[in-house]
Amino acid sequence: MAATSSPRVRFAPAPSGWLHVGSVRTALFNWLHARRHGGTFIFRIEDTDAERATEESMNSMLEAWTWLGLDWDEGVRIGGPYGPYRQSERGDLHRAVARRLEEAGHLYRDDRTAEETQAWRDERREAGLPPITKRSTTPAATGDRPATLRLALPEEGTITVTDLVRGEVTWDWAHESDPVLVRSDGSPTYPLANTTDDVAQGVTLVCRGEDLLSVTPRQIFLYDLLTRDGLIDDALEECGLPPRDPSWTHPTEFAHLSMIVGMDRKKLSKRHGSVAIQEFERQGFLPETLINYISLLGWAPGDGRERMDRDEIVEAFAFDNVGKAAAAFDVDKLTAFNGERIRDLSEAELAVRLLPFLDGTFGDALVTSPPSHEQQSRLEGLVPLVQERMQRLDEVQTYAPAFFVDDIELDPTSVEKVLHKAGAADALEAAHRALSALEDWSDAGVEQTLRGLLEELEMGARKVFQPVRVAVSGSSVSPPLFESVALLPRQLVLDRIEAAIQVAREGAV
RNA sequence: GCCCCCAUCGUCCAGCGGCCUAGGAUUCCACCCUUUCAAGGUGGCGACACGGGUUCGAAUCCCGUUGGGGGUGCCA
Repeated sequence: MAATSSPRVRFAPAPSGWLHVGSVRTALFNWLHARRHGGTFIFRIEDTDAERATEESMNSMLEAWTWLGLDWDEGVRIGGPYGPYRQSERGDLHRAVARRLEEAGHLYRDDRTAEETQAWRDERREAGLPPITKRSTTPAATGDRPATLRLALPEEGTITVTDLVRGEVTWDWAHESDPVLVRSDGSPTYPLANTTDDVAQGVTLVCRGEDLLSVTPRQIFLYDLLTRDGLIDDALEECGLPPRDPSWTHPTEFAHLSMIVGMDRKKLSKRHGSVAIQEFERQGFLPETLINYISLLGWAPGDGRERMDRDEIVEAFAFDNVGKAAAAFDVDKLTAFNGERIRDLSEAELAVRLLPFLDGTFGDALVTSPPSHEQQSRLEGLVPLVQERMQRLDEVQTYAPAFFVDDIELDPTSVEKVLHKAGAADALEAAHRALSALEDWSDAGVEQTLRGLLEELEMGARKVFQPVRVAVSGSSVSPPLFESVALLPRQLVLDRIEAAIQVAREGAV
C-alpha cells in the first residue's frame, strides 16, 4: 500500500528542563529521516509525569527547535489529524486501552506499595537474585487497597529486535520485569502512554536514545496486543478520537542512537559547559552550525563531506551510516565550524545576525533598538572589518565599543606595551597633524596619509601604526587600522589621539 | 549482582578481508603572508585497547579479556 511507504516519526520529549544537545540529535535524526523520505515528523509532548512536566519547559523546547530553523508536520501548537498531541490530554484513551487489556487478561493487579516493592527488590539483590517482577511470583492483590496494573510479559522464551543502527539484539523474557502500566492512583505511565500513542498516531519508525533500547521488548509485545483484534481502534472510537488510517499496523522499525558524552567520556552535563540550545544561541553560535555539527555526531555522509547545509544533510542522511559508539561533544570543533559559517554569510546577513549582540538582547546595549541610521551604517561598515576574525557572534562585543561609544577605555597592557614606548608620542602627534589636514576621509585616504608618516618620521610601520591603533581602538588588538579610522568621524579620531598623547607623555616621564 | 550496548589519532568521522607504510576534519606545533589580532596557504605530531583464533591475507570475521556506557523505577 502506498500509504505505508511514507514514514511517520516522532520526537516525544518529556517537558522538564531545557532542550539540550542530546535531545536535539535524536529529534534531528527523526526529522532528517522524515524529510529524506517525504514522511511526517510529529512533535508530541509526553507530560504524563505531572510532578516534573512544566508548561515553561514545553514552550522553551518548541522555541529552541524553531530557532534551529526546524519545523514539524503534526504536533503541539499546530495540531494535526491524529491529535491531541499532548499526552496529558489523552488520558482517557490510555485508560480505555488499559481497561481493555485488563479485560483480555493481559494485566494483573499488584497492590504492594512502592516502598514494599523497593524493599523486596533490595532483598533480592542482596541475596544475589534478579529483582524481576513476574505475574507468577507476585502475591495476589487482596482487593482492599489501591493496586497498580502490570503488564504480564511472557515468562520464558526470547525476543529478537532488528535495530537499524545496532543490528540484531536478543533478550530473554525471563529477565524482563513486568512494567507498571497504570499507577495505583489510576494514572497511565510512560510504557502505556508512549506505546499507545505511537500506535494511535501511526508511527512507523521509532528513533530514540540508546537508554531506551532495553525497553524495546516490552514495547513490541504491547504493540502487538494493541493492534490485535482492533483493540486500539475500539478504544479510539470509545474516546471519540480520530480513527487510525486502515493501512497502519504499528512501529516496525527501531533506531537506537548512542549517547552523546562530554570530552571526558562522561554523560554530558553542565560541567561540560553549555548543554541547553538557548545557551548556544546566547553565545553566538549559528543555528545552521549546530545542525551541521550535531548531524555529524555519529553520522557521516560517507563521501568525506563535513560542511553541509540542511538540504544537503537531508539528501545524504541514512540510518545505514549511523555509528554505534558514543560520541563526544567537542566545542572546539563546533566553534571552528561556526567561524567558517560566519565567514560564509553575506555582509548584510551578518549585520542582521549581529544586532542581538549589540542592542542588549544578549550582553550590553551598545546601540538602540532599533538602531539609529547612524548606528546602522556604522554597523554595516564594521561588519567587513570583523567578519574574518570572529568564531562566535558574541565576540563582536569585544570590538564594538570603540565604534559605538564615544569614550573608550585604554587597555592597560596595551598602554604599557605601546604608548609608553619611546617614539609613541611623536608618532601620535604626527598622525594627529596629518589626519587633521586630510581631505579624503576614506580607507584609501587614511592609508595613504598614515603610510606617508613612515618616511617622514623614519620609523617602522609597527612603531607608527600601533600607537595609533591603541589610541583609536583602545587596544593593541583590533580590526584593520585604516578602515577603522575611516569608519569613525574625524573629530572623534582626533580627540582619541589627543587623549592618547597625554597618556604617552605621562608614561615617558 | 543480573541483562544489554559499545571499542580506529585528544575529539568527530572514513575504512565494511587484499587499494592501509590507515584517509579527512578539529585541536596542537612550525613556516609563509602580515602594521595588531585574525583569516588564508604549506608542512608536522598523533590511532586500529589487549590476547587468542579463522584465512594465502584482518583495523575489517569469530571467541575471550580489559575498559567505557545504559538498564535493572508506581521517571521518561
